[in-house]
Amino acid sequence: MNAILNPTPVLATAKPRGRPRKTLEEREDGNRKSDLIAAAAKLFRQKGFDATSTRDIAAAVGMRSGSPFYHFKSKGDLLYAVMAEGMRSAIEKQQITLQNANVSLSNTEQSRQEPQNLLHVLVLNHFEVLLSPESDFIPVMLYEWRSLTPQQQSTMATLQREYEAVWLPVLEALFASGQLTCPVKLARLLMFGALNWSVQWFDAQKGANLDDLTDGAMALFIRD
Amino acid sequence: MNAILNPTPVLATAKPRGRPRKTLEEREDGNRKSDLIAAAAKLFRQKGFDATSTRDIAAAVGMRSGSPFYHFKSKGDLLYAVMAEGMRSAIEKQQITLQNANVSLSNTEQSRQEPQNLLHVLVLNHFEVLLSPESDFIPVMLYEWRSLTPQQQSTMATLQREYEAVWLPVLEALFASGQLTCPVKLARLLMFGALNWSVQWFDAQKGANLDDLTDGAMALFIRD
DNA sequence: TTTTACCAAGCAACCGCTTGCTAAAAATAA
DNA sequence: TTATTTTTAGCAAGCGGTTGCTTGGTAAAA
Repeated sequence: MNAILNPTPVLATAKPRGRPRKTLEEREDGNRKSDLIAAAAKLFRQKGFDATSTRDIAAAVGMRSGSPFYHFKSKGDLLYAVMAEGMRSAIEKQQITLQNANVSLSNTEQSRQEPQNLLHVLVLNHFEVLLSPESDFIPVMLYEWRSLTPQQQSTMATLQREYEAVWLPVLEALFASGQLTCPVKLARLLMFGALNWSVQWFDAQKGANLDDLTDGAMALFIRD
Repeated sequence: MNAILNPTPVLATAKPRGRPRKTLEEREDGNRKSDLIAAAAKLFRQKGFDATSTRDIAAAVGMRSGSPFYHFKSKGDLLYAVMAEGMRSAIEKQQITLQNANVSLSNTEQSRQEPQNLLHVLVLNHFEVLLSPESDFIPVMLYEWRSLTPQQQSTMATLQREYEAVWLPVLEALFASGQLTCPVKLARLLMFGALNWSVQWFDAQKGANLDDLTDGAMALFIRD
């Protein structure tokens, strides 16, 4: 055995190689996994999934190139985690918003305006989900889902249906009352298009405000 | 000079290496450049810009891996050519459609319905541009423009403004008549979002028809 | 004779991912 | 309490493959 051909490092008493590891305290309680998800989401959104290397992601959280594979078994799984987390939090936020709205609406009169107010709440919430500065999850989901495996795609589709399910009865009520004249299924597709596309042009810096956006969208879609 | 270390191929009287080249006739008049653009557009749309290799593109038109670089100096330039060609043909098609519409509209009464009919024509034409099966150019432009250089981006933005310029006076007329209640600039952003997003869900096979789509969109946006 | 439109070969850089290891923390046994 | 074992969270190195692109050449057409 030649030390040059076989440069296996010395055995039990070897000095620590490389940089010092962080202690658990410094590692802030083991949610390095969500650090990775957040960093990946940011980079995937900035540069796209294919143009982002696992080395980029590792560097963004201060790891070396191979370490992310301890937490996720592949780059694709990390993408899936980004999207699943995005949908999970979006669904959760929508449910909470809807509960609050039901409480405050049941205190007022139960007029035929209720579906309209409900849609207003849903649209505003959707803008918040899409455009709040800290969340890159949803835009990644909207634009990178080509890179998922078919199974992953179908689970994401299920989550998406869950999110959109709440909208359909509201749109049907508005269609029945004549405030919406486009067929409900098509209206849903076109409206989500209008809202989702805002991630392309909305600039959080330039002072645009989500309430005005919501009012504009409601004026475009609904007549009263 | 050793023949193994220096395997320069034989000189003047060498036999033709490799596969036979096509004659000019077979090459159908030298528009191999547009063949490359079309093949690249198709692949960029299917797999995305970063996931498409120049080898894929070469193979799609029956070339070897290095040959596309005779026609385009870089992969990025090929992407730009795809987008520029897409916008060029979209603008041309819109102008022709608009001229025909003006002729047939001037034969009927000049009522306050004219802007509405004009918008209908513009929307239908936009759906044709987006969704006609042979054109992958525009979807590529909508989803891959992150990969352009800043200069290329600003030229494309100019072309896009040219395309959208026609819409603004129409929307202003509809706003003035009360048929559109959303502020014009915001309405344009939301409407283009709704229309452009259709490339995500529209399935040409499944018999959906662009006229019905257009009627639905008009019903959603405009009241009469 | 020059130009056009390729092909064959290959280079340097980068890619996702694996392997072998280790130090610190946590769990368990004495 | 102390000693030992197991688990966790990485690091260092590198492998095989792919990438965009270049170079040197050449047959056919102009």
